[in-house]
Amino acid sequence: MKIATWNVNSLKVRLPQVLQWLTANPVDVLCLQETKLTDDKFPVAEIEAAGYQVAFSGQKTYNGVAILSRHPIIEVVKNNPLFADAQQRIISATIEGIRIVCAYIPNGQSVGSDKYRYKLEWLDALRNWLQQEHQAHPNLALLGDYNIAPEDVDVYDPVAWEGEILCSDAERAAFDRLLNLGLKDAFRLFKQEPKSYSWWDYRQLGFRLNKGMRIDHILLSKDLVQRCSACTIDRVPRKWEQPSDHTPVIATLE
DNA sequence: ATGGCCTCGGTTCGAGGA
Repeated sequence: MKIATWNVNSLKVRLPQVLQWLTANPVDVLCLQETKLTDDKFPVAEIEAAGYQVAFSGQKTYNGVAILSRHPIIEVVKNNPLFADAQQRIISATIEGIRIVCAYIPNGQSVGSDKYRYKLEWLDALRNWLQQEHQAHPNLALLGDYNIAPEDVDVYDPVAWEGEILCSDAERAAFDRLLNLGLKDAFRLFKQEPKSYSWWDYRQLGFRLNKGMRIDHILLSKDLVQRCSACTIDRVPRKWEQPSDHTPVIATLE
C-alpha cells in the first residue's frame, strides 16, 4: 500500500498534473493540500474517472484539503473537533484500517506575527486532538504540508533561516511534540540523498539551484513504521510546466 | 538594497504563500 501527500497550490490549475502523476504513480491514497476550491467546484467526476474515491473540505481562495483513495473511504471528519477554525485545513478518514489525517498546517508568515501565534495555537490543538485520535486508531498516519522544516538538514541555508519562519524553535518543538505522540517521520526511517527537499521557492531559480526546504511530511504510528519499507520524494512533477512549488512525498507500507 | 514567482479575486494591484 502506498500513501502520499502533495500540496498542489490550486487544484483548479493542477488537476491535469495530479491526474498525470496518478497515472504514473497509482498510489492507494493521495492527500492534497491547498486545493483552493469550494466544495461545489471540486472535480469529483474527473477524479472518480481516474479510479479514485474522494473526500474533500474546501473554501474560496485559500486552504482546502482532500483525500483520494482507491479503497473505500469511511469515517470522514473535517477539521479538528477541538479547535474552531474557519479555515479548512484538515480532513481525516479511515482507509484499509488506517486512520489517514490530511493536514495543511498554517504557514505563520513571520515569527511573532498574529499568523505565527495562530500557527502555534493550531499545532497545540492538533497535538491534543491527535492524542485522542491515536488512542482510538492505533494505525494512524499524519500526512501533509507541515510548514515546518524539522531540522537544519532540511533547509538549504540553515544559517540564513535560523530562527526564521518554518525553522523557529517553537515550531520545531511543536513538531517534536507530534513525534512524542509515538509517531515517526517516515522519510528519516531510511537513508536519503543529502539536500532532499519537498518545496522550492518559485523565485530565484529555487528549484534549479536546489534552494529548498523539506516541509511536507508523513508521520506514522508504531505499527505502520514496522510496515514501512520506503519513503521518497518525487521531484519529477516539479520539473513540469506550471508546477506546484511542492512535490509529492510517498510512503510504501507492506 | 530590494525583490525577484505564482494564485486568486477582480480588475492591471494587493494579499498570501513559504
